[in-house]
Amino acid sequence: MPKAIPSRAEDYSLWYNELVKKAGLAENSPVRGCMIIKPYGFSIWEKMQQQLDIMFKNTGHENAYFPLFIPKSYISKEADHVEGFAKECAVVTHYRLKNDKNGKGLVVDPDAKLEEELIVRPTSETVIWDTYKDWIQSYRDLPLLINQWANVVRWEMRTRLFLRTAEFLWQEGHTAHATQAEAVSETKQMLDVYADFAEKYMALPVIKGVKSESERFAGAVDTYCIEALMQDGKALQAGTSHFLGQNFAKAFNVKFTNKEGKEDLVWGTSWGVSTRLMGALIMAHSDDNGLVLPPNLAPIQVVIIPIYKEEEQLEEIAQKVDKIRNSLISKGISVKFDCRDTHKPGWKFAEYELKGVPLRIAIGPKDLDSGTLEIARRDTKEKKSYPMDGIEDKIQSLLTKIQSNIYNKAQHFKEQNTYQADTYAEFKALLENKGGFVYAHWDGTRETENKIKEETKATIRCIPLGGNEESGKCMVTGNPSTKRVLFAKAY
RNA sequence: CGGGGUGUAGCACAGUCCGGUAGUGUACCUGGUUUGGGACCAGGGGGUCGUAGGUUCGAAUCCUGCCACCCCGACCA
Repeated sequence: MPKAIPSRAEDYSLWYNELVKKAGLAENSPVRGCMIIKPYGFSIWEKMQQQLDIMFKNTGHENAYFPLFIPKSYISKEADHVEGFAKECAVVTHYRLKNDKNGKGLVVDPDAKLEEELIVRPTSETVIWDTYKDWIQSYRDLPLLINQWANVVRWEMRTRLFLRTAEFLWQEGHTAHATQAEAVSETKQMLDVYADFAEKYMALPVIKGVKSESERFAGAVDTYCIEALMQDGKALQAGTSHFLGQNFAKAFNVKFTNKEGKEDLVWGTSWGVSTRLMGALIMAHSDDNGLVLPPNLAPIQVVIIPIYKEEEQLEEIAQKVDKIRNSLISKGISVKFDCRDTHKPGWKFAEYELKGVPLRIAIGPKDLDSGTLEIARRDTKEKKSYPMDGIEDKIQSLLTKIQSNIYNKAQHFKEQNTYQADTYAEFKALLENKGGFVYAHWDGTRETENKIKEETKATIRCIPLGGNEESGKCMVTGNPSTKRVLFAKAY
């Protein structure tokens, strides 16, 4: 049997790239740093979108859409924001092409230069806050709770399918509030929504925390994040939620009249997750045989493969399958009956394994005789025969089991790869030999953080939320610290 | 963007050093036998050798620029 993808042990990063391509998720495009998301990959993203969208609406948000292009002057209105994004912006300077007189083909028409250049949005705070200025006059207009599903462009130096691409798909929530407390609570609420989504749907355990000053979003007062651990021991930031304070309100002059009749600046938040979640999903669960998808996000939850010799046999199988399929569909389970006669069963087994379909059912002559069928689990590779009667309930309970098994496995891996370091030497040794999450004391300064980053390549992933107060000494400087922070090498 | 590597059929590669009619495996098409873990036999189609120039009677092969991808850095969600 030809091996479809290299193993994780051989070359983790090659494994990832090959898996993404061979499983039909995405491929590189003719445009530098941009990917083509293929139908199977996109259908997983759609499942993520659908669920997140429900969760956003349930927390009172509405969808809207703002322009792809942002006038250059907008970007520079918030000082930190410009600094953060200026280096990676794509810029539109002209609006017309023409045929060159000297036969050089299509050229940019120099007469069609834009008065003001347009930036292809790297994120939409500026254009959205410029709009909010007109939408908000009174406390009665608040809170304003908006989300947008969009593509953004950040001109990255080094790109990788899903993990870092020049163009990526995401959602960005942008909310405006009358009080600081309300904005902070919105920021935290959305962080919880992300953590819930990651754990319940992606089967991905995450750590919630707040970023250190140097890792903060450009223009935010506080950046909250969820951090997940990948199988190679590196951390991946899976979502961020920013408390913007009044920074953008100041920059775009967004004021409202409060209940007391006084004018005040609006408080803001923004929050987002991107197609990077696809990368997290792939790297967290998959194995050397291919993808392993949590049932809650699998586009196909059950695939049924007939095994037959003659047409009549297939017909007989198809009749049985039809019944099972209909009742599964009525339970909300997605089923594919792959009765193509252009591929052999063995080929199909390997194919759906590569694509991470949680349950595979094989049904052939043996089963017709005995009234059974064979179910194979993708997560454990376990194969077992079950009576055909009442199989729908069995399938439903297996899907639930798989979902929690995948989560538990990831949770166990995270626990096994989470350490505490008390000295800098210990810290370095852990990162060198094992990777993973390392909790250690830090004195809270940017200098120490930078020194650690330079010397070990590890960064502070977050200062974890929750009451794990513990007085100690910074492992580098020995200065006092009140709590351990989370370090890791990161994507 | 700096260092290293690689671009030859859909995919994986050989051929490049030493210039002389573009190959192998797989995938694809046709026919037959097969079908409970990526089938077998026979026949067939497909490549301006990443791209743009240059050297040469002649370039996949030598020289130069550019582009893309991979690994290691810097940057980053």
